[in-house]
Amino acid sequence: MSQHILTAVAWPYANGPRHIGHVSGFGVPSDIFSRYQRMAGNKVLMVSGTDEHGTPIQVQADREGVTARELADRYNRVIAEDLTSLGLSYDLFTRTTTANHYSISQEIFKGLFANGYVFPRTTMGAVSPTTGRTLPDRYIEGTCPICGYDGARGDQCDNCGNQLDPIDLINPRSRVNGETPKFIETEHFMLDLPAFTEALGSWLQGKQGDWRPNVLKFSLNLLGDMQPRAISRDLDWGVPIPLDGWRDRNDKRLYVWFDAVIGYLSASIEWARRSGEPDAWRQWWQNPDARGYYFMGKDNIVFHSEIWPAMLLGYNGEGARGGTPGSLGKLALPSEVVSSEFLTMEGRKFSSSRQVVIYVRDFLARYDADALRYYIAVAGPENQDTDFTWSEFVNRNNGELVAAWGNLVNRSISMAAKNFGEVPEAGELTDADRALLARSRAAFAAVGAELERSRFKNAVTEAFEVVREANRYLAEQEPWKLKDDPARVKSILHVALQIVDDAKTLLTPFLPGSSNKVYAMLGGKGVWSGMPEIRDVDEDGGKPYPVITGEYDGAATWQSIPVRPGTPLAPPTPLFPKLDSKVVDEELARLADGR
RNA sequence: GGGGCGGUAGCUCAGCCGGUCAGAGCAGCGGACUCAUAAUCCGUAGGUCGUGGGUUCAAGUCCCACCCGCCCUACCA
Repeated sequence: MSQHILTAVAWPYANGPRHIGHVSGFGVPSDIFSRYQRMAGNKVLMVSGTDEHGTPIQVQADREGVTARELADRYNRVIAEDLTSLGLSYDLFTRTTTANHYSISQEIFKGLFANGYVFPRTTMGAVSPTTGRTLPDRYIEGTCPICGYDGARGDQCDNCGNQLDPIDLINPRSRVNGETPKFIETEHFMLDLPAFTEALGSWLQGKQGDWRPNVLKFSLNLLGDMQPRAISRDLDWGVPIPLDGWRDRNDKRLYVWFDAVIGYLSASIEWARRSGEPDAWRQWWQNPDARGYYFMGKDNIVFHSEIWPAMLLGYNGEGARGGTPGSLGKLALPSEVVSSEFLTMEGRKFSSSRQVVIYVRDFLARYDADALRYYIAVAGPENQDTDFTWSEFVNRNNGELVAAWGNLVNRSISMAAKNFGEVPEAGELTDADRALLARSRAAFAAVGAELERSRFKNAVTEAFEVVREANRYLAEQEPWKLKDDPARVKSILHVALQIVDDAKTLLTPFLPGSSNKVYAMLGGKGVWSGMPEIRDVDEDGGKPYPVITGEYDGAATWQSIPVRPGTPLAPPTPLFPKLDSKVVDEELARLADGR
């Protein structure tokens, strides 16, 4: 039975290139999941984009003497290239600065407003006296009123650890330009989160036993103290507020987090329009059988398990104040929130500013995308923070990808090509033959079950067991010693090639690039598992921008496909390059240099 | 300060509701083999499961306290 699966992937903030910690949290896991779901016959819509509004981008743009839009343009393209080169199979990776996104964000705001879940409130806030823009707490520093430390941030003192209110700082100053912030009364719109406490509570209770327990526990706990949350800022970079008297104001915009989470919906709608069926998105958002899986790092849980669901409930008219659905109709809440822990780097936190960082593009300039994907799948931060080390990377690559899987492909195809030049016919099968074939077929259900639960580590380990079994099988059968029994050699190699073919299918979600190679080596025609590409598109004659998209309806399906005897085989070339152990030292030196 | 998560063999990590859970993969040691990118296969692991208490017939597995690390704490996104 084919199901509609929405894979909603966290939106990277467009203030720099992505590092491998970012893609280990939201990128690779969401792609493994989506590729599997497509192979299993489901209709996947995988969407994301760059998140481009907000103060940090404005500040960085000012610093560089460019406009916020120019900075966002630059990093939107850089990030799209990072994600494409990793083979992440987005149906649409767009951005938050499109006219479509503006209009959908405004529609959600209006729906919430009409149902009474958004209200204005005058608050005290810091702004820059020269620009009039909101100055977020952490852009303010001064002397801590508690311990007297001079470098305290507006939200917290790094010295004594106390939480602060910026208005209490002694000699407050802006970290952007050193000026003294002005504390003014300013009117903002608030999202009435307390009105959703009950609705969110019963929704979350229904996820018991389904979600990862840490996400659920964390989310339920937050319900105890829901407060209204501001959804607008004093800023000119963002989505205008769609109400009379506000629409044309140049100093008020929707707060970036509010428009960013709406991206999942607006990107789905943009995808549908580009696909020529403008209403197609409704299959993923309004069909009761559809499921929505959201992928993110642990720092983003609250937005996906609390705030975005609250926004959807409010738009649907399902909070404490009731109401009616907005013009788009009722929208579905997340089915599952899949969050990752953090990847650290040689024992330290990733930090671009402190040069503790490995950028995706630098990594992929020197190593295979599948090597990184494999590392993240097998040793990534799925259940707890995990540490990336170069020596572990080299070990995994050489010991598992090259020595176990690459070698199995190589030895099997090599023997068959050398002796027969084609996939040989199997004769009568022995118990050992049948046992291995059965083991491999059974793996589809086992690995699939793990993937459906987003247990990627278990899944890839299970798939690799088949590879190890096959190497064991060849060692036991010793076809190279059976020169006087060609019929038996044919059977053994037939079985071995069948397992190679099965394993390439099982590994496709994790290692799509190399599985495509194995598919071709075994005589497969056309595309096995599609890869993403960047296309420049425009919107109503507007400025072109890059999106990631692709055709992913390849031949790949989640089942054992019999190899065809007689298929010509050429001597194989190695699937993965073996890495010299010197790269560990080279990379560590690079880190020390800050290169 | 409050909340959440984690601290398991040299390394990176699995261990859901308590009772073959003390594990896997690397690395190490010994052996076999040669089809294959010196790859593969077999054998070999005595780690007080962060510390100290408690519950239980039985606790990495539940409870409490403490130590360490990470995340959130709603004006970073």
